[in-house]
Amino acid sequence: MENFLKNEDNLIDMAELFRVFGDSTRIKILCCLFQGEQYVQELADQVGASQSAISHQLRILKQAKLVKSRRQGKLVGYSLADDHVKTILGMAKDHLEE
Amino acid sequence: MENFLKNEDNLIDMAELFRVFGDSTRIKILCCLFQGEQYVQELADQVGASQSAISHQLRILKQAKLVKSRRQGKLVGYSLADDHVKTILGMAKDHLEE
DNA sequence: TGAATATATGAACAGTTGTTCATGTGAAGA
DNA sequence: TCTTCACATGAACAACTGTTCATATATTCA
Repeated sequence: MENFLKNEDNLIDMAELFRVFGDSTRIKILCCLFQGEQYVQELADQVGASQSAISHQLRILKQAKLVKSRRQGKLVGYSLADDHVKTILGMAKDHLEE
Repeated sequence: MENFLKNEDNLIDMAELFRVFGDSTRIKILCCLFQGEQYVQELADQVGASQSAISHQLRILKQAKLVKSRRQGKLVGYSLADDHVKTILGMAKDHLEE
């Protein structure tokens, strides 16, 4: 780990990853996806943001490889890319609760 | 956990916490502190930023309860507030390495 | 093909963030 | 007390971010 962090590029990637988590709309989206795959409009309804806003944010989450998408006819379903997301949020929760 | 995230305030606090991690200067500072307590000027030298910049960032890290400080005469030593920091960075590393 | 629906995307704008520069504060020594 | 050193802080500014609005793309169905 100490070694990993000696590389400047790794530090920048890491900061970039955290920046993705650093927005409550995106956190809400991720939380919704804990339930499993969801369509864009479902996410918009649950999160309480416009379709456009959600779509923009999903793009960012996807670029960060935190979610993946799958077209289903007219709809596009999004789901968590792996289970690191849950672990990372869990750690943050622990910190906040102390 | 799902319950924790149903509270809007918790989501916002969480996003705020991640935003603190979302800057490479601050990540560098945290990494330096893995070695143990460091003075401000030491951090500035290692990170390669001005004393003022470091001082501003330390304030943000302190507000987020990620670091604590201790005056030692003219100097002020900073150290990690707890070991969640290491765990959180570790999770991020795992995600990036996949 | 044409209309309707679901999602994506670009431009623009307000709000936020990180740095620098100048200056303030607090402690140690002459 | 006066100076010096270490650090903190406020103002200002450029760069970045998230939303909205308008519009484009893609798919289905008549």
